Amino acid sequence: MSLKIYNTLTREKEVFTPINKGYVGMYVCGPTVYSDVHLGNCRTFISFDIIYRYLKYLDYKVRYVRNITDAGHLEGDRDLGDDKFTKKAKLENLEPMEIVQKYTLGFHDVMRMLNTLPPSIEPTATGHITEQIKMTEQIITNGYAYEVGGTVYFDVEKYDKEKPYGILTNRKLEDLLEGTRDLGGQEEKRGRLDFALWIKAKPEHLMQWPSPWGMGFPGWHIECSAMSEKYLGKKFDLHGGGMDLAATHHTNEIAQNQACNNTSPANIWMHTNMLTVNGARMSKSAGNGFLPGELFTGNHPLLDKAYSPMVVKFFMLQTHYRSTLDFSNEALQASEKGLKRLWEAYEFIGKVEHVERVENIDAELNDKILAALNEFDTSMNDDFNTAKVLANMFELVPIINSIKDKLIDINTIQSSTITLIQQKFKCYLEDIFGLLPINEITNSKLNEVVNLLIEIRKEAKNKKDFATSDKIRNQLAEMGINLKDEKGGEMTWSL
RNA sequence: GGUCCUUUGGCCGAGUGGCUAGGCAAAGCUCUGCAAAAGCUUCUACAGCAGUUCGAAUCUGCUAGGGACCUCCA
Repeated sequence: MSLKIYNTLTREKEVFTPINKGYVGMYVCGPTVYSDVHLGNCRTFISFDIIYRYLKYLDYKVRYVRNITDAGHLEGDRDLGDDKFTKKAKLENLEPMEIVQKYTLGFHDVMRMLNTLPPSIEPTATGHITEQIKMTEQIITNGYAYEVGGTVYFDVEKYDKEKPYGILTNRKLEDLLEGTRDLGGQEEKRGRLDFALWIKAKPEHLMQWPSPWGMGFPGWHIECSAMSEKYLGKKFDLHGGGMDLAATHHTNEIAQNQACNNTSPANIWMHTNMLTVNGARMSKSAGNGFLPGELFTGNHPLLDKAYSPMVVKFFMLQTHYRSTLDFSNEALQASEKGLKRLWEAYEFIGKVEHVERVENIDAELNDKILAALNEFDTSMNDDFNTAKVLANMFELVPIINSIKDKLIDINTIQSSTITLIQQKFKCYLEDIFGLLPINEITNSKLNEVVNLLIEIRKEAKNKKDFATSDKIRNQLAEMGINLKDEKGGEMTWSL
């Protein structure tokens, strides 16, 4: 059973074979830190976090590189004026690096709340100006770029004569040329598809560096080419990012690497699909972006309530990463309830006591459980189908709950099967999906107090003093603590 | 205009040509002092039309919605 990954380049699922046995090099285009990341950005990083974790689960040694774009990202190829950081800085009277610092920290906070692992290397564009200049020089030397007045352009039409430029998104150059609008202010470019590798800076520009072409700053696409080569080599296994990056950013990356090194950088290109709101893509420019903070606090006009980071993550995991996912209050609510039920079953089965028996084993039930557990890996190996893994988990939830309610005798299930449920659930929920308990009770005093109240309530119930027992339960409920009478007289509670 | 993708039950969503995914909601029942959970049962959907096939949600064509990219964006 081997891992299959959908490759945008070939438009089909391919059996994954790493370049170096046992090792995986993975590059993911990270955030541009001039504003808060929204939930759509988070979706991509969550998807690749799970891919990273699963590759590690498969015992690969993974070097996961995800960049921080903190320089040179233009408003548009036509806009040769301020870069994004300078623009925002003037607006807020801050140093560009102050902006970068603020939003980088914010990004990391969000990633931590969503319990994603940090990448192996998180390089910044500003930290790799030299590498980008070197690469630009090499591309000029190889004849695929030209300088005009301090700005260096990539010659797309020349490149396309030798290698198909639109290979990633299956576009022909003629079609691209036809579709390109007539952009003003770029008469100096030779071809209308040419893009900047290096951009001349105006004197008042706050972010600029010396180069062979004068003071300037790097074009957007060159940073990923330079940094992926530096940390993963000229050829590596996986390159990922949002689907919106495929047609421009990744297409240009491939062209740059080909022009510089005569090789396409990655074997497999992976693209995560968009998070939508009312069917339209969530994006910074459209202004329909949800900020993670708004979701975690419920402070947003479209939200009825707050949702925990884990609910958001679970919500995303119920959809395949290559499908669009529509964001709505109702869908989040469904996820919240589903996750709660799943997690409670997980917590119960993790603690249940079981001993090895050989008699009275329900073979059919055992087989059913084992089949569902085996599906986990099969689903993940099929292009990381997290939704299917969760569906299989949910098939086991009624069985687990029936054991809890003594509707199923635990002794009819083999001890080894129970152990396997425990292992697989822990492995998938915590290690691969990176989910955490929603309500972690950290205050031990609170725990003691509630347990005391539970004792009093049990006594009251035994005396049929339902007035007292109901009072305890109702008053606690008002404080947000829910008591549950379990079968057999036990009581549990949750926040 | 060009290049693609997509359309699944009340809602969200997975689907390898044959075996009713799953979640949420709803209804009924069981359990229960009550409540909440939980369990069981019910709701058998694949935009439309035509075709290929013994057999199509799945493949092909056409039609109609929706969306993305082609311009900064995960």
